Amino acid sequence: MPHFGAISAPLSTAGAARFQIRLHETKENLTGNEVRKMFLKFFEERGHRVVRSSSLVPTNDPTLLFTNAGMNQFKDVFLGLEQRDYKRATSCQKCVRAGGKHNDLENVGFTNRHHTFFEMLGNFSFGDYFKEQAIAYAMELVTSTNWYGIPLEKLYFTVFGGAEVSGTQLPVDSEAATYWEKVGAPKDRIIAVPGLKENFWAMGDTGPCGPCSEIYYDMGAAASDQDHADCKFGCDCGRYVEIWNLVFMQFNRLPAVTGDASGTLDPLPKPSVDTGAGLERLAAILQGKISNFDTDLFKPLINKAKWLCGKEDVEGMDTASLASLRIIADHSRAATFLISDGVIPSNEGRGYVLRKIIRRALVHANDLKAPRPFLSAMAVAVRAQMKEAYPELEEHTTRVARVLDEEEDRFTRTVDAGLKKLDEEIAPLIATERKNPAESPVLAGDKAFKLYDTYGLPVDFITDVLRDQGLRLDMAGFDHAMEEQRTRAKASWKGVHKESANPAYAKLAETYKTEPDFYFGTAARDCRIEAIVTKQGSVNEIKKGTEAEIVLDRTSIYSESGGQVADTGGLYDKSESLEVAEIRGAYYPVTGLIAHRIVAKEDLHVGDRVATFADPARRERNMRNHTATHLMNAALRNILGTHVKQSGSLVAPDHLRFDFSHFAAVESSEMIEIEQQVNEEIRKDLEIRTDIMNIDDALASGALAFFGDKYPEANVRVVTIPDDSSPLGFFSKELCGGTHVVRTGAIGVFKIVAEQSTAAGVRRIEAITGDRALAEYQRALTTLRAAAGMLNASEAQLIPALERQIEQIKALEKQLEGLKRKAAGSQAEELLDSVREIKGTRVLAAQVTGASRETLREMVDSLREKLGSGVVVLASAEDGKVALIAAVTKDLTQKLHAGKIVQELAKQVGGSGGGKPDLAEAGGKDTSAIESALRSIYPLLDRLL
RNA sequence: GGGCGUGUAGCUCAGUUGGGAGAGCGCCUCGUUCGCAACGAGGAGGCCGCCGGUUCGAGCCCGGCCACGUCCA
Repeated sequence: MPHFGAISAPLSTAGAARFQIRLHETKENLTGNEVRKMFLKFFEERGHRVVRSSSLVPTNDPTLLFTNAGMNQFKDVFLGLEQRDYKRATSCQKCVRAGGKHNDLENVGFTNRHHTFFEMLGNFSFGDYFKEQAIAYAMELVTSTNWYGIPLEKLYFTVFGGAEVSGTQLPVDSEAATYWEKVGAPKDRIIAVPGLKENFWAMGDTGPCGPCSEIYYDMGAAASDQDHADCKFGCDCGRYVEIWNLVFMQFNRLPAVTGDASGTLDPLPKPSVDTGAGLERLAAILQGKISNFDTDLFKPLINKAKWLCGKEDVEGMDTASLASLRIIADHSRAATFLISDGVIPSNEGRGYVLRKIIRRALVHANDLKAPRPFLSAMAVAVRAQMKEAYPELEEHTTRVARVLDEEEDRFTRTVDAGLKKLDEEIAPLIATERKNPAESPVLAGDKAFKLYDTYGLPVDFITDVLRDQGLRLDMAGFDHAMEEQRTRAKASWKGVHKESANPAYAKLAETYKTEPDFYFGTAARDCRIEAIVTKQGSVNEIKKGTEAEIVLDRTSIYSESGGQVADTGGLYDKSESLEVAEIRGAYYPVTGLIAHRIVAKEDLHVGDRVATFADPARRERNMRNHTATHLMNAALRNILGTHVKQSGSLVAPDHLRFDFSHFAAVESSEMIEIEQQVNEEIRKDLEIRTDIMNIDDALASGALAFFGDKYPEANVRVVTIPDDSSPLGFFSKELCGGTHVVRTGAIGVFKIVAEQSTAAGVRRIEAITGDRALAEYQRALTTLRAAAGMLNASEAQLIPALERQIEQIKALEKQLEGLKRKAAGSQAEELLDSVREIKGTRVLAAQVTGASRETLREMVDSLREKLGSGVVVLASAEDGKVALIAAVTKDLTQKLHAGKIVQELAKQVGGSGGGKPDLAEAGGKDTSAIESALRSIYPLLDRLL
């Protein structure tokens, strides 16, 4: 990790002074909020729909960690998979780039323009206007004195300079160049950049792609990180800054056909436009600042951090502290927004990235001696700054503070434990340094890595402590250990392979689609067998007794989806009197196509007319549990908060399981409240409504979506449980393809049976309903009655009666222990009579009856004490085994070892043993040899003494 | 998904080739005090995470599982 040294160039004292220089005079000094508003207003006036920023957690895209561009939410529109009622849109999108492919985390704070959280302004054309119009808009907004009014002489324009794409040689985008010239760009300021890296954009290996065109701004020599006095455009020293990227989606790249090395490039019938301009950069330019951190978007945050840390003097601030302030400002924004969008710190995925951001901010807060709690105080400043544009921030105020404080506490605990370990690690190093002060000892890289890897101690803390102690860290060794960790993780990842659907289905899906009839009942008549698939692939017929999968044109068998398990049932002939196959389940091998897992009871052929019957009792149970799941989801959000988001679900006939994001265990009082609320809705016997609508309208109406699921673009199914007494007019509304009861009353009763954690920040609740819940109550009550009966108590008195019993048992146990001790004591007294002397040492060897190891130990203890000086050996038979114990008084342990003695004796009873010099135990199997073994102690000691 | 680490009294933790479950803080009772803090004396409180194996004997060794922490992906 590059440390503060890396920032010396851009943040030198001379550099700090330069921040005050105004780069140019604009018409007015626009605030960041005004820059954002003006952008949206410009495009709104030109027929664009102003679309709200989507969540930082991408909805339908599991490949993407966080939303990182304005076009993310329009991806399906560009792909033609989704229709909207507008063709022009504009947005200001919140974005995070940290972790994953675009990772700016390490750079933040040390440069002028890297952020983990930033806002991207953009305008979009979905098959409407194209290059000419997009370029004209961009030029007008940027240069017109009615708008941003940036002087033309500060700007450069790049266009795609040609390259080979999938085997096709694409020429220079002279079209774009012409349009720039037409709107006033000087010819010598239009630069063609060849290659795919800078000015060609693609959504993926296939799909839409096309050339880009970018606007650059010349910040002047003062902005050069390398103190260039007179470098030309194209220099990457920081002087020339990209402010707006226009993407022209012009082609559709098709998948490579087998045998052909590359896919082909087809022109899109309706070319589209996607643009992106970083708000922070625009604000910096319009406010005449070189660094984004000097704009009014960051200044209030930096000042707040400074104020919190009691560091008012800007002048005397060193470069490291400046960088820390910038990092804190940036990370506070990222953390506040991520938590508001439902991300919770954890040890994997998105949550882990958030944790890293928070902890990195805390490391720098620590450098500045920040007070605690720190980040929740910063979140207040973030909210004040951003709530106008993102009103949702205010909804989550208390939760954001709570999550941040909790994570801060957790981090403190981790660091404290880590520092303790570090002290243990460096103690010997300090000792050697004392002996030989000339050389400074080195902490081995692998040891430091272990502190970081296992105990989570940040490297900065390690280096700080070492520096204070005059020690060095073996950084190369540390990096090496880190590299090994990476390769291990990567190697294990390769083992995962995605099971792809039987290729037969992909082909079928082009021709057929299964009509889902399961919403209307459990029977579907006059269905046609469209395909039969076995392990060998698609076949025309199967014999009786064969296991196979079949595809029908319609079916009443619910197919596993959205957590609800599949129906089981039977496949009947046309007359519905003969069961021709058992249906064991059904699933979607590809979208829209249902495969039934069957075992044939008769011969089956493609084209046969059949009927499907689902098991009605099983279906009924599934429906109850599914509707109950919706009720519980709503109740969880009502009681725990709207941060509760479904992260998994199982709807089975015998129970339901629901995973959701929540930062703590659900308390029993909350659990009771949840049960009560759900059961109340059940008793209201509400009629459930299902509507088909497009996804936008559904989400706009407040329907919840499960992000792990993929929803169709247009006709989504919305399941509503209405409730007039609820402020929203409904109790629950969710996007859902499952089957539900007609009225909530059918659920009967809802009971939670388990609550646990599945991962950090994720809780799991299991519950039962209807007949299953009744059975559970009956079983529990039967047990309770039986228990009460055994104690001769009423059910209400069961607990106090049990408490009394336990108390009594304890008292008796204690009494018994006392008696045993007494008995052992008196037995010991008698044994004292059998003491013999061997060469002046007193020896006591005896067999004790009915003594456990515990009592043997106690006896041997008291005997040793009474003897004053000598050897005690006791033996006893217990459960057919021999227990031996030997004790030697302290004054004799130099000459005699109890362990050795007991070992000798144990051999004779078919066992072994050992122990400490003063006390040893052994065991054996031959109880008949106890006597002789005990007698052998005397000659043995005679030898040893 | 993979690696490393940790689960012992209410809390923080110690427990050394496998052989008597401990400390500090907290809690209760008594004493001292007008009372509190402090102090003194006594006491309660443990399936040593769970399951299996090795062993005469496992908190300790081996295997599996669970929970938590942490890093990598």
